[in-house]
Amino acid sequence: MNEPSKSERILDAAEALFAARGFDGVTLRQIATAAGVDVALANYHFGKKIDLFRAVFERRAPALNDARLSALRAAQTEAAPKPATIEAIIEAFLRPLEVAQETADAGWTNYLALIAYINNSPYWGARMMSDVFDELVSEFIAALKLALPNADESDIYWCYHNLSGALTLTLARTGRLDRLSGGLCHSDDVRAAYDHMIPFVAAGFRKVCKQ
Amino acid sequence: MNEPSKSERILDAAEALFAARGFDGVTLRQIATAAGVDVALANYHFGKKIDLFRAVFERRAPALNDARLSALRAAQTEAAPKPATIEAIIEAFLRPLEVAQETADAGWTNYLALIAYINNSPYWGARMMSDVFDELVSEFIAALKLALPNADESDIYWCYHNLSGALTLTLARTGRLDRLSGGLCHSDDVRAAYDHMIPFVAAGFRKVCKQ
DNA sequence: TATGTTATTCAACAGTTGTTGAATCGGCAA
DNA sequence: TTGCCGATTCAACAACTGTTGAATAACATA
Repeated sequence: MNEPSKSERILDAAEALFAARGFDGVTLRQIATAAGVDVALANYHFGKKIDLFRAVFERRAPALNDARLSALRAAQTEAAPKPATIEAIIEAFLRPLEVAQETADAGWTNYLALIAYINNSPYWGARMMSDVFDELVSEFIAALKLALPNADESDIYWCYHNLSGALTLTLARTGRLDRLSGGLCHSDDVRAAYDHMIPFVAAGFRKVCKQ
Repeated sequence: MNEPSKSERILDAAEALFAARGFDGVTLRQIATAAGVDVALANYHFGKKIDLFRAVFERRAPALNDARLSALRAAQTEAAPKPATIEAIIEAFLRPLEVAQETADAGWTNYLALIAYINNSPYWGARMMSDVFDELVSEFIAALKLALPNADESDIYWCYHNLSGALTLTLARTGRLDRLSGGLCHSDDVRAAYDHMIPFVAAGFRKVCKQ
């Protein structure tokens, strides 16, 4: 296992800190210190602070999109010639995230928490999310339309919105559920989170789309 | 309608700006300028910046908690001696928010977007949320346990977590759904958001809790 | 070896930040 | 009037911010 380069260490540190405190809650000096690097190096490699943020955001996006898309295609192939079921589609949408979070690489967990931060940010977060993820999401929406042939299109979008919200809060890992449940639930038990989310969301789709 | 005091104008401006850009994304000077007031006045009335943030957060919380709790009690009274249904409980949890957002007072919309920001913030946000809202949430959890007498307790908490996530993203009003759906859905159509969320969530509870 | 290129650090800049103490304003009581 | 007191502004502080240009190190190529 070779040592990560200084440029990678900057990305790793920025990933963790941005995820925990947001874009404005972190200084370049904090990032540089966490990475064991001079302040100016972040500028040298990535340009302005916002560009570093973007670099962090875009680093793992292709791998994530690939994993989710191939999971979707696999589900569709398996169900062919019928369309994939709602459960299978949602499973393909969510399980790759669980796999990433269960990796030894803690960076994935930080990265997904960062996505939660961005997805919930009204100012320019939503725009950034759309740029990077909407193409993939549209694939899943298309699959859902096939699984729910009689549904109103807008109903599907609203249901996806609920799914996206449940997922976002899970990725954020605020630990609030732990406190609320008195220790009954643990937000770092990602398996449990997805095992509950998938049937929950699937049932919601069926109910709202009346199928 | 009497003019708001300068102290209230500070709270209003802070509410709107914090909701849009988060705690660290806003400066006291931006708040003071938006309120038409000198910078030092915020310190005079509310102390440090974090105390101003807390004051904004706590200003509308009692009214909100009261509205939701009495909605819950009304649902329970109407259903007595049976327990209130899941739909009625979730309706009581969500509709007061819709009512607040449909008020002429745009402050309520900003406030609820701020709650979304806090609820999704891992650093100290989740703690603040628990301090102010967990007592109320526990009332709803207790009502859900009565409506789902055979459910595992942890299942109910996980389902509540999904509900909380869907709600949080709705309150954040990022407008991402608008773009994704190509204008088919509008995130400022709060009625539509709750009309879709309530049956979606209720079905999820029934499915996961097997009742 | 010398040379050029990239990576990294050093030092410093101009602007902004939250915060504070003194000064001023406004109304109200004696 | 006078004095008082809360509300508000003014002016300034020390610390920190992102960013940059020059200096240095590391390293491959010739």
